[in-house]
Amino acid sequence: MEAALKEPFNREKQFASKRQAVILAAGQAFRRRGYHNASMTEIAKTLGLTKAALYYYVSNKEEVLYECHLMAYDAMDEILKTKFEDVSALNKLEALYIDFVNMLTASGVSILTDVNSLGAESKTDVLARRAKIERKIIRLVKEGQKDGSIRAGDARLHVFFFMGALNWLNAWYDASGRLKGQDIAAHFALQMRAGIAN
Amino acid sequence: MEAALKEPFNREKQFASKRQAVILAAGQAFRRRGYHNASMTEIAKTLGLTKAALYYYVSNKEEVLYECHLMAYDAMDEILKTKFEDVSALNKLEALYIDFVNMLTASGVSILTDVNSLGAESKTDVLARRAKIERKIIRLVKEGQKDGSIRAGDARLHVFFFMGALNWLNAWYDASGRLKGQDIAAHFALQMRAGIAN
DNA sequence: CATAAATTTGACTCTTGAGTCAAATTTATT
DNA sequence: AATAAATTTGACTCAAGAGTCAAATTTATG
Repeated sequence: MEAALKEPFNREKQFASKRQAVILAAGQAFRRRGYHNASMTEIAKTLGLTKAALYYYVSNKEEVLYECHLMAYDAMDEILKTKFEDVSALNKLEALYIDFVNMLTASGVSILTDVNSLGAESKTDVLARRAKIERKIIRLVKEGQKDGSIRAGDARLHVFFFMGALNWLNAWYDASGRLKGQDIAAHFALQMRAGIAN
Repeated sequence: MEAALKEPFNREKQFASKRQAVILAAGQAFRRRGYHNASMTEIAKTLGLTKAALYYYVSNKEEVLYECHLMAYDAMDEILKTKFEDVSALNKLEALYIDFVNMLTASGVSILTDVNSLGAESKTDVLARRAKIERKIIRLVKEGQKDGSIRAGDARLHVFFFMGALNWLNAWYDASGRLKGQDIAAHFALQMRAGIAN
């Protein structure tokens, strides 16, 4: 009974986790070399597989890119769920920003910028996800402008500025470099905060 | 005599300026759609030409990408030549940053991120140019830390943060949008400054 | 206007990498 | 071990887009 229930469940689970591995590996490759420069064959080799095997887990390359985007936005959404009590919006924002940087430097997940290689529907989808996150952060900034913790000014520009720094992180961060993720997080959070604090 | 000297010169000049137009148009396309998504045919159409005609001006697509990168770094180098007198490093930096944003929003030149689509030599070249500029700015930040205008901390991280914001600008800035380049420049400069001011 | 140089084009070729598929291999189950 | 399901592979096909080239067209010049 136990086996009868567990086995099929594990099968799916294993399939899903292998699929995730494929997407993560692809994401790394896309980040490092760019979507079009990273071939499926190359990604497969990374995993000790053959291109054809990849297609057992995913149906096409674009789908992989799409999932990479979603993975990043899922992670960010997760972070944005954090509940705070009795803190200024600025402090909330700082805490979230630290989490963002830590996530990006530690998880292997990265924010990809190539959204134009997606088909029309996925692209719309991904842009909507991004916009939703941006809106949440903009709302938080506006809240901070009301509670007096954040300097006045176009909230969208405030956000574009420090989110840009975050996106650019992916371009230069090297996990094997001498800069530790947590140090970057602390530094970036401070600079972000100082940039908009009242 | 006048004609004999002027005409051949103008010929070259015309050729060169058409070539520049090709590179600028390509740069716009690369920025908006990505290097690999923007086809030479498409770029040609933008200019009212045929793909084959483009190859009268450039020898291959990669060369165009290379020139786009150089164009951006040339523009930045130009800005970095500015001489200042009796100002804190922080003030210098702010002035330069304003110029950077104005250049990026007004000139049609953009900082492209796809460096992996370049051949090995061009890539090295472009990275060297970028590094040189970064080093100059890092030096300026260190100077500011000495003259007391800029907060202590890893100068490289200071720079990566606000240069990231700059690079990301290319991704979202739309010349036809309601945000005017100069307003962005003023806002970004303020936020950059506040982020690192002592 | 005739001629030459500069510019542009249509109609190609060639390469690369995505995606397929039937067959082989591995893994689990009875 | 036999069988079935899951996984992987080698050897393909196919499309898209870069790059070529001889010929056509445009522009400038004596």
